[in-house]
Amino acid sequence: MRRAEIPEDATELARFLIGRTLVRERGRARIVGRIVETEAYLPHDAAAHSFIGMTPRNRSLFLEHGHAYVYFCYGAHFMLNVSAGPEGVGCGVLLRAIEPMNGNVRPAFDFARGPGRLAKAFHVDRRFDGIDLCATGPLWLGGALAPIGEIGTSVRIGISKDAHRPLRFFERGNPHVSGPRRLNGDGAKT
DNA sequence: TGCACGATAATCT
DNA sequence: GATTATCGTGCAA
Repeated sequence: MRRAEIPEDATELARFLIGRTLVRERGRARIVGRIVETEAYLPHDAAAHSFIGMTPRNRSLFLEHGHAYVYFCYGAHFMLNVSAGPEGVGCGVLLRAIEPMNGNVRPAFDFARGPGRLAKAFHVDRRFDGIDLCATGPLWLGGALAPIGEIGTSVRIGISKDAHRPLRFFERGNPHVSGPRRLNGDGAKT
């Protein structure tokens, strides 16, 4: 996907990425999946890592939109984000769940359900921090390969500050979406 | 230099 | 549903 095609605004980008694909080239192997759940982290958002200003850890969030921000959390998991906003503005989109699209084998339903499993399933670690997801390489964003269903919204998961804002987006009814059922039901607005 | 804690997930009951 | 494994980061001292 060309950078010019994707929204710069974090909230718009989070919504836009639902249904698009993430591709991981790994030698001869290729892992492809549809993004089905995202969360937006805005500039000046107390729940965002960029809130405290630019540091060595979060500097990738300040890159031009379409770059990867990968960080390590809870001593065990990597999280993959797509940076948003123009260069110098710290905001981004956390990729929370992906529906596997690899043809032949059918991976487990929870293959990439949840941000930690997602990074693991796509073999993403800190080495991918800062790479351009709009360029050809080991990890990149592709267009939608299938029709995109209705998009639901809810509050974000696992945060304590600014926890009420509806900045989580997901494809409604998709079993590969993570999170408690109450957030994914019909009550959630489109 | 120390230390509290986090945008979780596996493993229990 | 509760517990806990596990470690880098940021801030205080």
